[in-house]
Amino acid sequence: MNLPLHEKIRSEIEADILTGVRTPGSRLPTEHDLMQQYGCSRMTVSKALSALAGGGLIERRKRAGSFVARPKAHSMMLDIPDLEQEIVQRGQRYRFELSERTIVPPGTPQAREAGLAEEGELLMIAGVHLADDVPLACELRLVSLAAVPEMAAQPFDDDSPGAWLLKHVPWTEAETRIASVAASTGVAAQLKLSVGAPCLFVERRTWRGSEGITQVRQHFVGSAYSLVARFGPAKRAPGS
Amino acid sequence: MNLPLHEKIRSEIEADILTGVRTPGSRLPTEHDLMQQYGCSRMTVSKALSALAGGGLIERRKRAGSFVARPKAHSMMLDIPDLEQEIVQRGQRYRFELSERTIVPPGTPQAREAGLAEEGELLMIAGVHLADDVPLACELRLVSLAAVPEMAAQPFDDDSPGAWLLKHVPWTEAETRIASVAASTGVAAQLKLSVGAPCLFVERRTWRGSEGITQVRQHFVGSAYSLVARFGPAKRAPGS
DNA sequence: CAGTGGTCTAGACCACTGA
DNA sequence: CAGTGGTCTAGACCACTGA
Repeated sequence: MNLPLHEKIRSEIEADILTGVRTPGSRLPTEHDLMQQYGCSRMTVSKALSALAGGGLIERRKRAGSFVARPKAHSMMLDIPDLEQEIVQRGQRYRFELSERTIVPPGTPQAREAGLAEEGELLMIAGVHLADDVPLACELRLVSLAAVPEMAAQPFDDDSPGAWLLKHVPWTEAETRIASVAASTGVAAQLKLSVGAPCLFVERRTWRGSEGITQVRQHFVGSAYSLVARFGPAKRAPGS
Repeated sequence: MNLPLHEKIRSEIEADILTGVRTPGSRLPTEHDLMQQYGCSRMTVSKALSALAGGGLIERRKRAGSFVARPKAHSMMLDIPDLEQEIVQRGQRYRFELSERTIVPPGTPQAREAGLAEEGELLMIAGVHLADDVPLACELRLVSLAAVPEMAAQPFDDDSPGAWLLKHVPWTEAETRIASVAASTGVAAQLKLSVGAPCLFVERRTWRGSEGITQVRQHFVGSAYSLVARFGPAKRAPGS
């Protein structure tokens, strides 16, 4: 139990909230009260309360004080793991099979729809992710060559384009849409499913600043893949 | 531009990272350097750098300094909106139709699987969420009456159990699994789909502290519903 | 072993806002 | 208008760890 003091204060108040000792809407002691209670300076108390406020557990209002927050339609953390890493962790062998690779000229409706640079060529890549040589997902990806010129020279005979991008191109914003769709003829053929089989459809677009980097559409075999999202209180300090 | 100084420092460094002026792996000035550069105290610099580290944009290492982080398989924020709210925002009318409501005795395999209290009755609720009287999703929910005794007295003739729980029971942890499945006979009947039609399947369990509150399994009409997750840099200060 | 970040102090002035 | 949180200062001691 060698926690910093601000961490100790934070976790004690957190525990009070989680166990119901402090109920939603109730007022916390003021920073001044907590200073005296813990015999520390106001900065230390403030750091603890700011962390709780950042985690959504409390709300701070000037003149009024700090209050236990009422639970909301929380956002949850969705892990978007690297597919290769996930397959290897399952104890399976990963392979990416490239099936198509084309340069798309600038200004096509396709590029505009993807939200990528309108003034530059795009690289279009299609392929299948295999686990022990069984198709798990297929993807169709567009990459802005204006943003990532090095991409044009990559072979992708074994490494997936997604993994390469993750390693080499810093991105700062991303949006993912998740849906359930029936396998089209093309998807069914790639994934060796029957047409109409349920697939988890994931569409992701990433940006660096305001510049679009890539858009990818993935179809996962519905019976073999799921995503997990979690919400929990602020990370516990190690050993707590 | 009336930002606090620590916020100004943070956003300037953030901008340098996003625009590529500072590249992944490169070293930032030390806290001491930044103190002099901005003419402020170390606490102020530290606050800015801590915020960047919390957002995953930089990594701080003792003795070595602070470095621009290399992009990782970031987690994304998944909005789990209240279904009623979402339907109303689409301009449609929301209704929850209760189809079943049973008390499940303690100790059944069902309860154990749901991870709910083994020593207490569970309330089982089934129903359909309708948008303009068209089924959008069906759900099967188990609620621990040990954790939420008031639940037994609720009618749920109009309000959904999920919305009621959200309003009345603070929860602190949740886990959601998302998959794509084919509609079973029962699901197809409730959603007025053909058997085998793709459905977005969402299973969520919530806890208060270590006490299980509820488990819910929802099937969404695949063609009518999708989820969106986002990742972005730390929230911008208002007006920045 | 020296430089770096982690934490903390004991103050200060201020903006905001609800009693 | 007084109490609250937001911010900031100018120091301090310490733990860690890579040059």
